[in-house]
Amino acid sequence: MFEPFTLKDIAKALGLSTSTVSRALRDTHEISPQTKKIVLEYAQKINYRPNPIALSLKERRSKSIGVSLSEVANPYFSRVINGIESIAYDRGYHVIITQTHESYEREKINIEHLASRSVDGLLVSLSAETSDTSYLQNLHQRGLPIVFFDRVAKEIETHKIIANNEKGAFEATEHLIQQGCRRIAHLTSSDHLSISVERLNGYKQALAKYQVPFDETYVKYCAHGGMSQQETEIAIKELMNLKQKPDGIFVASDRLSIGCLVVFKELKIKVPEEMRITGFCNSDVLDLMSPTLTSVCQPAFEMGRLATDMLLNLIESKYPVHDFEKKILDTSLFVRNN
Amino acid sequence: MFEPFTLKDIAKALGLSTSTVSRALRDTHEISPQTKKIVLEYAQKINYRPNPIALSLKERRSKSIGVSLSEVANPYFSRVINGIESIAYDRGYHVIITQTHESYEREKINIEHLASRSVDGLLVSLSAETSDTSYLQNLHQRGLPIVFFDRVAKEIETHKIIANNEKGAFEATEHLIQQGCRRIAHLTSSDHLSISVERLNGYKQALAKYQVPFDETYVKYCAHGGMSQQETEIAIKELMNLKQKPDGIFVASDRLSIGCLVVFKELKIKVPEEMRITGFCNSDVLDLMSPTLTSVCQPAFEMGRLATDMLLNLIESKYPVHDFEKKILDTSLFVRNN
DNA sequence: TATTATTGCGCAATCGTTCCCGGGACCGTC
DNA sequence: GACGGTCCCGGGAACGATTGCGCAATAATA
Repeated sequence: MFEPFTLKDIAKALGLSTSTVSRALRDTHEISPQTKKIVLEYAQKINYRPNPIALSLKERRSKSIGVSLSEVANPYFSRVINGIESIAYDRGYHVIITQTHESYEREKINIEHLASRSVDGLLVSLSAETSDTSYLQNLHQRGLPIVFFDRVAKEIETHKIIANNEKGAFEATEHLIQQGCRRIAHLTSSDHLSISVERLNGYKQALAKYQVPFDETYVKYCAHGGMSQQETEIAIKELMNLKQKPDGIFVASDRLSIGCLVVFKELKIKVPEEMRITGFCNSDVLDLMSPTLTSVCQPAFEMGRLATDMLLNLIESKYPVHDFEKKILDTSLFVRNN
Repeated sequence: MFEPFTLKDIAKALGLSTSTVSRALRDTHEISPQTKKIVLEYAQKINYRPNPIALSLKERRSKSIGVSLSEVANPYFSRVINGIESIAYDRGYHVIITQTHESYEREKINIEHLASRSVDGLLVSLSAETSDTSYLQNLHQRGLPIVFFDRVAKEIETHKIIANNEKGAFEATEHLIQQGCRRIAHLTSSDHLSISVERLNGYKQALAKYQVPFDETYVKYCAHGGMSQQETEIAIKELMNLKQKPDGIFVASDRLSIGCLVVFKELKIKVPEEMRITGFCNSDVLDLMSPTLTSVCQPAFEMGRLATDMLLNLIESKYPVHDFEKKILDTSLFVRNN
């Protein structure tokens, strides 16, 4: 059906050998200018493109990188993707995106699929469900370059790039305190996610600074990162059934914030009058939401760019790299009218 | 660095030929059960995976499909992607997603890149800028299976799958009329986009039905589909500078609706008191927006599934297909409190 | 004129896999 | 004992591209 032209086609048409054609196209010095001209013009005419699959086989690399993240619909991740693409395309790499939808099973399948598809490297942000990363360690030990972003695996030694979640969480919590909240709950994702740990730390630190006692029952985890609204609903209702209801919530993610607002709307609890909320966000629609939320903004695009740059450097490095770095990008608190 | 095992490795280790190993793994009848057992066990042990690149070269197909759409951050498209993946993975295909960001140039580069990467087929929703589809026609004529979804090219004969934009637009406009609006503007994307034409038609039909005169100056096009907020702002301000200001706007897309709301917020024009808006939407955050918008919902996930199914059937068809269909999926009007 | 560089190009191997073909080993039959 | 037929298995070409090597023909030099 769809049969692109090959070197052989050109060679046959011009009465040359494939090697000559190949060399002519690559502009080697050992081909005469006339021959080059003839070949180039003909190749131009039929719009010849070298078969990248044959090239991959020969060069043993595919010039493509795999990305695993929870879901592209998340504005944070779609910005990261834009950052990734901006670098990858410039350096001649393809980007293959896979979504885990916060499922460990999907993540494993996707990533092993990517590896067997001979991607040259991997950009990974772990799913909320993932606690066992042995399959990733396996790939990594066998030499597949991997760079983690956002949600990293502490047990795997490679480049990592994260936002300053601690500082962000600290500021968000501090903001609630400064607004007068004293019973501040924390709604977050799965407890084994690196970002959850970091944000919890920031939250605790802010409480400590203002001598607000830390209360374990005020921290609610959503193992699926709010993928099911039910999960969020249960967590919020548990919080609201406490004797000492919280008067503020620091929510650790975009998706959870939205779910949260939906629940409060159902419960007819007014935000921010009866309940103050701050979150981590990246939505451009957030300004339009009612109520608007004060939130921590992450440099998503920049994270994508940096992670990709690091990965491609790993891939293209001539010698095995053992010196890995962990970059922490600053967040900024976006104070809105509550 | 990362060197997976090959048939040759197995063959050498077991003292067999590669052909025997290959056949044993594919369970051919002409290999003895013992040999098969030995080979299979060894392959299992070293976790052998056939090199998909070598396979692609041999089979001359990559078991992957390319997708071109404006941007994954758009909730409509991210739902479509989920639909696409749900089918593709089941049938053993990879999905490579590219974003045009509504740019013709990017679209052309991406798609030609995909084609040269030997994708087996293409799922395309045109960018807002695209008016010349000759490069697509080229690929299509050379036998590359293509299925259009959402924004289709009328000049290319292949499967197409769209939402019932006319009906949707009709209902959205009718809703405005029923709410009492009489000077209804229409804010839409690029004028050569199929969806724009279809939605404009629906808009006109609704006006006609209720004997509201159609006024050309009430229709504003945004060539970049609202990718730049400036574009939206200019359009809205032009509308608001008319002697007869509109009292309602039917907005043709998600992104434009959001941009629209931002502008009205700036202009301190109250929605829906001073200006009623209905839109096309797919955001799950839309329920939380203030004001909430009555909007037309498209079956995005289903469109992705259907389009992919059709594409894979094209790809796997033994004979050239000349009988193409155009599927139109129903939309539904989601009436919210305005 | 004879020998050596230089130029310009083709042959063939390679990447990992599949598959056509061919060829031994073994059995049964005449 | 010779021959035909299975049964198993290996050799080698092919997919499309790159590249080291070799080899003509020409040019330069002794």
